[in-house]
Amino acid sequence: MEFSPVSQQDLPRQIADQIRQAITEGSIGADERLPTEEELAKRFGVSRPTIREALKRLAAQNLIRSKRGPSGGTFVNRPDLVELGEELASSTRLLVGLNSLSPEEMIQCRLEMEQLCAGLAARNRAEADLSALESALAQQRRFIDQPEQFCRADVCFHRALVDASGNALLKLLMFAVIEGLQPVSNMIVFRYPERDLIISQHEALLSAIRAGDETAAREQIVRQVETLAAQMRRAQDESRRSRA
Amino acid sequence: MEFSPVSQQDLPRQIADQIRQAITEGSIGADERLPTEEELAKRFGVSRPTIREALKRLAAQNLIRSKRGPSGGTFVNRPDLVELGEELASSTRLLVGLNSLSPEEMIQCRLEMEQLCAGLAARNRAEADLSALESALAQQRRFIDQPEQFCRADVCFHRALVDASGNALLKLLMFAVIEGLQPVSNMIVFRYPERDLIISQHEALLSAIRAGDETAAREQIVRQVETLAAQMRRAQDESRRSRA
DNA sequence: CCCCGCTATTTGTCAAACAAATTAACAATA
DNA sequence: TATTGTTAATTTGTTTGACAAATAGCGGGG
Repeated sequence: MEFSPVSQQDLPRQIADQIRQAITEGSIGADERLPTEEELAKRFGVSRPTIREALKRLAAQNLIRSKRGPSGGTFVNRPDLVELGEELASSTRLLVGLNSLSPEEMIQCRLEMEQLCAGLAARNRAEADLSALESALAQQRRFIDQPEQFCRADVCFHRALVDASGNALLKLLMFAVIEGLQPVSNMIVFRYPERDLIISQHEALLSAIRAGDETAAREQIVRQVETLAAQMRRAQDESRRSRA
Repeated sequence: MEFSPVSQQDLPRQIADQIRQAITEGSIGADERLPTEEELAKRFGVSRPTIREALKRLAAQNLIRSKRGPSGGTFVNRPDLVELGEELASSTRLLVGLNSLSPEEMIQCRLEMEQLCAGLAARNRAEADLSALESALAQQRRFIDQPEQFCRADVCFHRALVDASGNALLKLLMFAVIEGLQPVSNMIVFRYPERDLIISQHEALLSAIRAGDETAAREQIVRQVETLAAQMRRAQDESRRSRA
């Protein structure tokens, strides 16, 4: 493992970029240990706090983790799709919070992508997928009067749908669409009592998927997302009215 | 801006999480200045290097930037969709590099999502979108004998298609699918000389979008992605054969 | 008005020291 | 022999203090 001397500008960033490059290239594999902080400081010709700042950059990107003790050190993280997905969901919420992304765009994207997932799920689903969907639906029925738990089960249902698509990259990207939209859908579930409608829509979707009926599955998604969009518009109108 | 005292475990991470939360909630707006490192150290009851380590975490996520001098300090970054997208593409390539994601899954995802984008582009495109597509296509024609530039123009064409969909979240997510697949598609462009086929496929797609013909646009995507998939299988077979 | 030098401010980096967590090795005991 | 307890060594985690680098603003001179 060879690192080149670094120039005088933003040392931690440059060091982090070099280490990141080595990881991305596979020069250091997942779960492998990097040299000690002291050794890295020697190799890069900088101080140990500078190395630590660089390592914090990498830690923030979940590329490494650290541990104390004689068998401790800094280790390369095995990339975790769920972690990356949660980061993506968080970034999406940030974009919404800072008005770089509108709720309408998110809904449109959800309408399109969830149809896609439903179609793939109807085509590809296994028995375990159906069980997961049923289980999430049962939780929704159970918690119909407890909004917080209902929301959680709702996300589980949609997550199970995405998992049933059988495509790992879609699983990742749908974090933006499902978990990223969670604050909005939570707000709606707390505000409006039509949870039985949500449940019956999910039941119809589950039936279509069980039957392998791609067209019906897609149609059910259109219905659900249109319901969600209508509720969201209603909430926005009410907010505007209470502010005028 | 209130921060609570932090417990004794992984201080920089906890501090970074609190600041990130304040940013996501909008308590600190884009381009606003955070307190000085010295002031933050006082408020959190920790040392300045610990604050610096926390800030490096936030910098790694492009949430903040720093500047020296009397009007310097730490500023909240305006979230940039392209930066987030490039990060997503990079994470996707890492997943592929470490075999957590297969090229086949990426191709499947591309087939589905690019059809979606083509459909939306046919419906939503503006004159500027058509110009961008034409321009990218002209670059591809120009560089048909220069693989590197051809690849760059190819990505520009696909990027223009995604932009023509008019949905910001899709723009973000498609970084995983277009730019994330770039090493693979570059390899194919370098290896196989059927660049004129790619160009004619892009021409047919552009015509369909100009005509607002959603069905034809989707069909063109199916053709293109199937060509890409076939070339990829060919490359894998050749690799396997040269290893046996 | 423009240019230059100086000062103050803030981040960037380094050095040194000590604390905290952890593992491995060794000793004692049953 | 197996188990438990203790100690030393190792690595990361945090603090203190000092100085360097970059920068903006202000004042003075041409």
